[in-house]
Amino acid sequence: MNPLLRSWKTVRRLRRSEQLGADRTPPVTLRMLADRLGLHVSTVSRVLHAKPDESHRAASSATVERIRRLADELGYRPNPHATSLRTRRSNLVGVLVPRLSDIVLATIYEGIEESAGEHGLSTFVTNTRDVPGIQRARTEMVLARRVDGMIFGDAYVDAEFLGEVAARGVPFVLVSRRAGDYPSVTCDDYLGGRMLGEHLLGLGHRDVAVVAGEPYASTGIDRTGGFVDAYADAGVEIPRHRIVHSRFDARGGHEATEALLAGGERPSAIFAVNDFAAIGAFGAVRDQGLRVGADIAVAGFNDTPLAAELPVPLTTVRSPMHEMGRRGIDLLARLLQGEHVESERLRPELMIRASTHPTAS
Amino acid sequence: MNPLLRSWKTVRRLRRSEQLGADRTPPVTLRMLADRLGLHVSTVSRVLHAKPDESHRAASSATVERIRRLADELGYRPNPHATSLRTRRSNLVGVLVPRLSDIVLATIYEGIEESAGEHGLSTFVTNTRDVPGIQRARTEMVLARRVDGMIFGDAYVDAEFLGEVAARGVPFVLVSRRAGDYPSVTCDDYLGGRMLGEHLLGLGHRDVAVVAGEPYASTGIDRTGGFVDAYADAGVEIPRHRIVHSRFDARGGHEATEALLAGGERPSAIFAVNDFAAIGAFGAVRDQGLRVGADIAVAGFNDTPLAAELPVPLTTVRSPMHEMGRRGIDLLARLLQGEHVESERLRPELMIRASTHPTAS
DNA sequence: GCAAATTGCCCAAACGTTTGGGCCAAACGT
DNA sequence: ACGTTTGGCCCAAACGTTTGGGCAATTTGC
Repeated sequence: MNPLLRSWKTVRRLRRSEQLGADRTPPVTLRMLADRLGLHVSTVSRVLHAKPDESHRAASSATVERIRRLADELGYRPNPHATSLRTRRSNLVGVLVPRLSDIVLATIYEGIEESAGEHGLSTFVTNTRDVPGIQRARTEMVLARRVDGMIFGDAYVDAEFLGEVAARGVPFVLVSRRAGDYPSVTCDDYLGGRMLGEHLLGLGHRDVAVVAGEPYASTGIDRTGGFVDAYADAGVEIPRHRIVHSRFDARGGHEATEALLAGGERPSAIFAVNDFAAIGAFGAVRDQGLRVGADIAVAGFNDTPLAAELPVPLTTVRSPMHEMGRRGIDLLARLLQGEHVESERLRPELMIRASTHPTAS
Repeated sequence: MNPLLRSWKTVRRLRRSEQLGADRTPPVTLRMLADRLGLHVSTVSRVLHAKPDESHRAASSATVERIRRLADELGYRPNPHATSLRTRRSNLVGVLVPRLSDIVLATIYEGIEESAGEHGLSTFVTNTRDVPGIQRARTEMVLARRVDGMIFGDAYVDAEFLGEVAARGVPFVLVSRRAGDYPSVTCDDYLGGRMLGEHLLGLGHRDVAVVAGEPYASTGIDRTGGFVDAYADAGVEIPRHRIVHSRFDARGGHEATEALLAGGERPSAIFAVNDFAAIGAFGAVRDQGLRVGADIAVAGFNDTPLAAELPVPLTTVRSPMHEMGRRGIDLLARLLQGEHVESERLRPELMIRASTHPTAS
């Protein structure tokens, strides 16, 4: 570039930044580095960008050194908007969850964020409250932000909406819930349900009920399925009216349990497909004047940190929530590299406590 | 522009997008619209951008109509990276919280996200686990993403780090916790503590203890302060050893309560500065073979959804978490407009339940 | 009927990167 | 001594917007 022109441009830029007001330090750009070093901006870019194969071809090692030193002396941070604009890659991923105030999803998100950081990705996370209209709207919103890919923690098992997203060529993975044949990272919910079923069978419970969660979520479906199958294998058929759907929160578990306890003869054990619903079940049991553990067994799923602290500690199935989040990003990262990925199903662990087993811890 | 040149460019662009692979539909740009309509890109930009004052000067109403129609027929979405690059405004805000798996912060974040959407802002949220080093690192990270402003939900009361951030000219507001004179949206924690103190005094409790939370968080400090002052006003001095710091989770509340119960004569009531710590206190009380409510009163703070569902419903102070998040963004938005803003202190509400008052619901 | 104002649009530069392709000089091969 | 490689750097276009200025044609004012 014509050196005269260059210095004129520099003058203009300085004047401009003065007008902006004093306190907000203007971010340092490649051009500033290049100007101060008497180099071309492309040289600086190459040196600061590609480590092994490019940088030594781009400049002499002395120059490389000069550039590096100035860059971190001035605290150079590439402008991600410029980079994204140029490369058509934003290193952003959108994450949809039903609600972050559900500790399960929040913990999964912690795993997502942790792993995303390691992959150089940033995440937009938003709540959809499991409402399809909101899922659509929020998906549009994050796609408008030009994310590279998405993670859905709120998949409907019918996968209708996901089909549309896939048709648009957006890379995504599912966490927590599975749907269709899309790549997902889930807990082995079916196995977890089975384990709990076998546990209750072993304790002699024959008349049991299930607070089954929302009918559109694979988590509730699979946990219930495993539980029911465990009983079927033992020759016990759980009647239809012993299985009631519910919201996934405490209130929902409370209501569902109320319904279950309303009938004439009550079950001797209740399996709620997540811990919050189980806590709601505690409330309903209490309202009936019954005692959890002594009069009726209650079990949950997920082993959230509260489970062990409850006045009657809760028997539950530990699901690797944090790990699910981490693997979710790992899968997505590989997807973004163009690799083909397989779904993963993580192993649950049965935690036996006093809510089903009076002599347990 | 020379029409010949323009069409040649179009050809190049088409060829290029073919190479990308079939499925990923190339996003529609201003130029595509302009080319198809035989207009200049700047005209299209103006029409699609400024509503009342500009658009009618920018084009005839017929043209405006044509542009609008094609834009949403093709589903035009402005590329935010290009826009941010040009305008130096990203409409992004960074949110730091200790941990989203804490339902209090998660709920605050729901408010933040909701209100952010209404303001046309998007949020990056990240967990810092209250570790200063991580706070710094994550702050750098979101600033590198060129956010317009920040919301801290993890402020240390000493405000040292916040001072550095402020010195760099970054606009921010605090939620949940206050610090220094920086604009914040908090619950009136002091008042909440007072209300609880007066409640327990009214029930005749003279020998009380406090599970006070982390010493660096204004929430715990102010709640404890209000509580202690209520007792002081009644002529009761709470001895130093009755006040123990703790983590904010169930485990932390458990450990702190164990310590409190270890001594010779035990208090007749325990105030834990948040619900999770209170649940942990439940666990510790249970481990001592005591019954919450009957043998010892326990109160919490925040009124999380579980409080009412516990086997012994928890007396607590309702704090407007969702609203705090909303107001936080509102404040930040005004700050970004250059307005001057004042901190807000939201009103708490006492929820009396059986954990302190055996005959309550 | 002429100057002035308005309407309706176009031009071009800029935001900060990345990247394919140059170009000049020095080192190398024979 | 003379072509060829390589080292070290620069050039310029492009990504998709926004925005201060134009400029021609039409309308308005008098």
